[in-house]
Amino acid sequence: MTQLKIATFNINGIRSRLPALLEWLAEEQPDIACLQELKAPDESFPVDVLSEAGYGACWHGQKAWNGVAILVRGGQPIESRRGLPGDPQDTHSRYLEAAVQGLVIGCLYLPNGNPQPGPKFDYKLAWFERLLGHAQQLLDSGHPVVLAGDFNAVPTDDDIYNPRSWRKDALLQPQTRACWQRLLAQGWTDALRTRYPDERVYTFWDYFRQHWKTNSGLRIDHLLLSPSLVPRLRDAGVDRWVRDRPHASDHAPAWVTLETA
DNA sequence: ATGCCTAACTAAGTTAGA
Repeated sequence: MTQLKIATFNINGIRSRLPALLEWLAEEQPDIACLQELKAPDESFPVDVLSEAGYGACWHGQKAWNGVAILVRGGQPIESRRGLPGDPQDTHSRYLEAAVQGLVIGCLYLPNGNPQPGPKFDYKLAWFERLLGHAQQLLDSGHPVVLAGDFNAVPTDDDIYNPRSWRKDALLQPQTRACWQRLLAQGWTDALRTRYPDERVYTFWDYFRQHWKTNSGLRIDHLLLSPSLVPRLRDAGVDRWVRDRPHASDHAPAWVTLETA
């Protein structure tokens, strides 16, 4: 049975993490990889190196911060959208969408929102509202869609090692979680939680206080499936070994495998 | 209440991440 492996990975700097990215691509061979936090302008995107590694790409970078990309193994993503609708003033590179092998892939990097309350948290919630609007449009289109990325949202207290010291963090706020729940209520399926209904699953461990060594993680990188894809979900997981490498990103790749139609 | 650690930008100190 042929399967498609779709991954999302906040690489935290594509230039400083390029060896790690190439190692992961070679080892896990995702068919589609959504990347966040490129932290590089468009002209610095390593398109040639990735091509040599067998991946076609589309990307939307910016200087120093943010930046998203979609990689396709042995193919080329057909870019269908860059940036969410609803705010022409928004200059952050946080959303990229492409058609790949009959799927629509939305790659997103939702604002962190700290400190809260404040303008950054307001921006996070406004961005989430725009995502909700666009996500509904995608569902209405009837296409099979995967929304993958760093949502900067810890859905429940079961998605964090210990919520106590994070209570005031933007990632755990009731408003953030309410937006997440509204997304699920539209009809999206949280693939990782569906695959592991009762287990602790983390995708991020910060650099502080030996949080990786002690497995003090958060689940904030998510893959959402539109309804028609749910019966095709075969497996999901986190490539934790990537987080254990020297000079690793603070995130590990999360992935799903889908049965091909 | 804040720093812890790490990278980008830029040139030693700030900003941002989550």
